Amino acid sequence: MYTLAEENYLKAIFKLSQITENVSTNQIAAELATKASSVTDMLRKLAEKLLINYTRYQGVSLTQTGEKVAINIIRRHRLWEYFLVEKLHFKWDEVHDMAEEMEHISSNELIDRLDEFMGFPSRDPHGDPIPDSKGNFKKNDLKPISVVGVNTCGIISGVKDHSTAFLQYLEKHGLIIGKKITVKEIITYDNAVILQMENKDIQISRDVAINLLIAL
Amino acid sequence: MYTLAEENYLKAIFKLSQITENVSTNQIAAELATKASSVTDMLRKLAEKLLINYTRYQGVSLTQTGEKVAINIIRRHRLWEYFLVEKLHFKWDEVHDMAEEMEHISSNELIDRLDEFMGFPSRDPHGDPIPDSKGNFKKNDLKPISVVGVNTCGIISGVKDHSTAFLQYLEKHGLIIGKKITVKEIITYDNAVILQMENKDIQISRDVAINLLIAL
DNA sequence: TAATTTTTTTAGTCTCATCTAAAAATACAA
DNA sequence: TTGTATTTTTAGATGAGACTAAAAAAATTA
Ligand SMILES: [Mn+2]
Ligand SMILES: [Mn+2]
Ligand SMILES: [Mn+2]
Ligand SMILES: [Mn+2]
Repeated sequence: MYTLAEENYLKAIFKLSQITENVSTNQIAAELATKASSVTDMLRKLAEKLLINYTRYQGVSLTQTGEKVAINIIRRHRLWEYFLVEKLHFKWDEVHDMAEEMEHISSNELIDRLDEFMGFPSRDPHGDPIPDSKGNFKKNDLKPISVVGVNTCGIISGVKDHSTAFLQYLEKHGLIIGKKITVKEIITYDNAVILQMENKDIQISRDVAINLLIAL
Repeated sequence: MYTLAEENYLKAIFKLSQITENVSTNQIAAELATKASSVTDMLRKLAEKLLINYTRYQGVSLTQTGEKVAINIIRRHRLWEYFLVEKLHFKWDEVHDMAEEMEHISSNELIDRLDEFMGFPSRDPHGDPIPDSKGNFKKNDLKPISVVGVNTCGIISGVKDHSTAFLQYLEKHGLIIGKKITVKEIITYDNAVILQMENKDIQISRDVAINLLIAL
């Protein structure tokens, strides 16, 4: 239906749309590690196909069709990640790149059966919500640890940074999804945060606190 | 590692090599539903990469590397087909096209884990042997019904034609893998074959007899 | 063996997705 | 508001993989 490149652009635009209303050429270029001129080319093609709203120099937004396609790709990505972790026992930091390939397998019947096979999971291994077959999914109501106050109690439920390095860091320190933590202290000097988890204190930097999400 | 097109060419050449020693440009073109001139272009590239032995006008054969790559793609294809049938409950005539896409997912770690997850199956849903992670697999010792004599007894174990139409025909008439059949009579006029299966007589045409394989 | 047919290769185009370099539009600051 | 910096688009090129048409080689037939 859509080419690999088109799907990747739609996914990138969707992701960036969560942060800013109108997405700029340069933002997309950065997200996809490509050049602005290449982006402009593709934007014309996507606009032609009515997948995005685009007037030159004005940035882009997804049309309803474009958004539907993007959400479907995200659904596939997250379901495959869930499969890789839950059924094939990969670690959560190992699955993203494989899912980047698998998300482009085109059959929706396949993805619906996979969903059923796994019991319709609602979140992927990184805590991100999995859209259902109609494209509905709850927006994440999770908060970065960096924005909550001292004595806040919550459950580790997601990450903002999906890099292998960050996921491995969390794993190593036992900061994994499902664990209950309490914010004990915020160091005023460097905004480091001291957490209590299972009666142990763990200090994390501000960078980590920004990227680690909890459910209150 | 290799492009989609390269992988598909290697797979096609491997398949054709089972029948003829040296594979011709036209044979490959027919197999891949493309033009001879396109094949020639690709053959030069594959020879360049030392995946095939090629001198112009002389046809091609796979190098050891080329064969290894081809067998690996076949392994992936058949394991995914097995997964689709055994885990996601697709029918045997529905899985080929999906597997054509899935076989290009590049991770070997993934495919090895999938293999383990399914208990190291030895044959795919169509009775074709699945190469192990080292590329070893038994050659099919199955015989088309068309070549065995009257009173031969055997178990339906594979198909030569993998088309949806043929698989659906077999399904409809209960001629599925694992069933025990006996050749009752071969009609001299048109080489149709009358089989006995579970105390019922079934007549199949010569075309069907050629494409339906049994283990003796 | 010579003529004809078939197969294969070459030459030249096309589309898709990328790039660099240069031009145009927009944003920001003095 | 005018000049500079930044962003975005255009122009032109490239490589992969496909195509058509024509040339060359090989195979077949007379
Ligand atoms: Mn991911
Ligand atoms: Mn994820
Ligand atoms: Mn198949
Ligand atoms: Mn098969």
